[in-house]
This record gives sequence, C-alpha cells and structure tokens, in this order.
Amino acid sequence: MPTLRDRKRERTRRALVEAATDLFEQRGYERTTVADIAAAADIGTRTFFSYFGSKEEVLFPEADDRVRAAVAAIEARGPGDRPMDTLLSALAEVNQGGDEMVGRLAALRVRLTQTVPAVRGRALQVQLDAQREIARHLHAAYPRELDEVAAGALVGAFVGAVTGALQVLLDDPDALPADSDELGDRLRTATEIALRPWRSV
Amino acid sequence: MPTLRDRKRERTRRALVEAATDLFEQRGYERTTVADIAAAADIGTRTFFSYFGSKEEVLFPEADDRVRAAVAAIEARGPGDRPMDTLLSALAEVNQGGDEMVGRLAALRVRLTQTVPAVRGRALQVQLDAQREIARHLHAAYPRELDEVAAGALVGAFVGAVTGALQVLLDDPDALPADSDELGDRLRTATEIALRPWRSV
DNA sequence: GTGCAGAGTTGCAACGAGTGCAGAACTGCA
DNA sequence: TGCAGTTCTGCACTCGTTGCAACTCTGCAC
Repeated sequence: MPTLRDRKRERTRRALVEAATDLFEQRGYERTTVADIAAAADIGTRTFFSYFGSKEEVLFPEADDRVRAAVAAIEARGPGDRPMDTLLSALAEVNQGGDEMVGRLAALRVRLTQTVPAVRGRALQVQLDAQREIARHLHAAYPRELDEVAAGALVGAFVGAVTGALQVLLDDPDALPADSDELGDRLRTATEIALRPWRSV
Repeated sequence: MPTLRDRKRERTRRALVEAATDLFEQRGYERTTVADIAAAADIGTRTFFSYFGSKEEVLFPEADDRVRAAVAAIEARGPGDRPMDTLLSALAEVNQGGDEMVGRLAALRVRLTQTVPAVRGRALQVQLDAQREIARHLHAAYPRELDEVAAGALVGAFVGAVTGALQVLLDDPDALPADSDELGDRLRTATEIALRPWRSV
C-alpha cells in the first residue's frame, strides 16, 4: 500500500488540477494566477511549483499515463501485426480512458490550445515528447523493418497527419468544443481522413 | 522607395536580431535578458516589444518570408504537377534562401530548440502556423482533389515525418554535424518510408 | 512513545518577461 | 516652419518562477 506521504501528495496534486480546471473554466486562463490556484487548493503558492513545473503543466497531468498506455499497446502487439497496425492500436490507446475530470480537462485543453499561445506551445511539446517515446518503442518492436529514424518519421507522419487535419477542423472559432461528444466526433473525423492513405495500403 | 521611417524601422529591427544573435551565442539564451538585447541595439527596453512580441520571437524574424516563398511556389506549380509534387517544391522553397545572418540564426535556432523549452515551444507554433497556411493554399490549388481537411492531413503528414525523423537524428549528438549531405540522405530515406502511402496523392 | 533524519511546505525576497500609460522626440507633409 | 500623426521611452505594475532558510510533518528505529 502506498504510504501516507504518497497518498497525501496524490490528493494534493489532484486538488491542484481540479482547482485549476475550475478556475480556468470560470475566469479563463490568463485571468487566473498561480496564486489563485494554490489558494483554491489551500496550498502555499510556492508549493505549486513543487508539483508542476509551470502554470501550463497543470493542464497535462495525465500525459505520462497516456504515453505509458501507448507503449503498453506496442508491447502487447499481436504476432502478425505490421508496424502500421501496431501504431494504430497504440494511438487508439492514447485517446482512450480517464474519468470525467479527464474529459473536462481534455475539452478545456482543446479550447485553450486554440486560444492561448503558451498552452499551445506546451501542448505541442508534450505531443513531440510522446512521439519520440513511441517511436523509440516502435523501433524496439520492429528492429529489422524500421531503423530509429524511420520509426521517428513514421510516427511523426502519423501524428502530424491527424494534427494537421484536426487543426483545420477546429480552426473555426465558432464551434469550439461545446460538448465533448462533438469534440470526439471531430477527432474521429480527423483521424479517419488523415489515415485514409495508410489504410488503403 | 521606402520612406525614411520605414528604413529606420527596418534597420532597428535588423539591429535587434543581430544583437540578440550575438548575445545568445556568447552568453546563452537564458542568461541574456531582453534589456541586454535592447541596450546592445541602443534602444529602450520597452521598444523591443514594439518590434517583437516576445523574447523568443526575435529568433524567428524571417518566418513570414519563408511562408510567403512556399505559397509562391504553390502558385507557380507546373500544369501537370500532382499535389504531392507541388508540396515537395513548396517545402523545398521553405528551406532555401537567406544571407549569412539567416544561416547563423538557423544554426543557433537548432541548438536552442534542442535545449530551451520556451524556444522549442515557439518553434513548434511557428511551424504549425506555417503548416496551416500552406495547407490552405494547397487546397486552393487543388480544390477537387483535396478538401480542406485532407490538405491539412497531407501537409501535416509531410512536416510531421520530417520533424519526427529530425528529432531522432538530432537528439543523438553523434550522428549530427558530420556532413549535411548525409543528414539530408537519411532524412529523405526515412520520410520516403513513412510517406510511401501518400506518394500517389 | 520518543526522537531523529529526511522529505515536504511555506513565506520572503528577488529577477525577468511583458503591458498600460503618459509624455517626449521624430517624421511626413503642407 | 508648423502641425498632425507615429514612434520611442521611462515608469510603475502584474505575474511567473526560483533560491533560500526556517519550519512542519512522516517514516522509522529504538
């Protein structure tokens, strides 16, 4: 069982994410200060930064979990799967799972990514880091078919295609993600279109 | 002929970029303040921000030119070119041109992108904006073959492939600066593999 | 249960990026 | 030469972020 210390830490972390989510939704990102978030979670401002390295990071608390899930999907590939099949299921895994907090966060993130440059920058960095990690494992899974660079290119092409499609689908400022169902729809549409060329192989 | 005001403004802008480049090279990015840059260019600190919106932006002064060049390449496509051909020449155009200052800046940018998160974030944003613009024009050039979303996906796949491969190539300090021909070769090979399904587009 | 070492928390002071404002300096043009 | 519009600049302020030193709490041994 995790120690009291760990449980407490986890609880505080969650409290920070929830407080931040609430405040960002109410007042917006820019009009919420780190001090506000810390106060709402009943924590010293200074302490915020021992949980998250920056204000933006509080928006991506499950990034590591997602990457881990994708990596696990690669490890668990079927014996006959080609690299593309494996990559497909890994990326399906990334967009999976999570409770309602994760859903709220995801919707908020999409909106902020479209409107706040700092958040967009962080989102792209998180994405790029995830890509590299996935590429590493994809290469490990198919050492003969894909050298490291080719794996990087493949994952990049894949993620880039989806991102590029999604960007067009979201850049209409009117219909941002009112409800997360429509958000999911657009994500699916983007993936569908982006991956068409690979599917037909 | 451009007015005195314009010439002066252009000169100041260039002075800022040069001062920043020098200082970043000497002391590093983090240890250089905006006040340092402004002082080196003999300008008030406040005025820096009427030329560049942020400290990072001074590293991407020619971004607009590059995009314009790519767009021009799309407009100037040959009559028989398929979307993929046009995109290839447009992106070749992006990595073209510029004097030595541009070269120095580009090298500095590569280094800082690998080491300073804020710079990486900005670089990715610049790239994404460029992608969207190029996708827009590619769609305009091939309204029947490519809908807007598919154009976004195509451009994204391409840029993503190159970025993904480059990321792997650059994060290993061994195989980096040997010669830029071999780097180009490996890039081409990797993107070739990743984009095979798109080739017929 | 007591006490101690190490981990975690906190306020404080400081630095740098970025912004609004109001006045000074400059340019284009008559 | 003078005026109108633009640009430049210092000032004061907000906010994110960090180093530091004191303080509190938890895990653990005795």
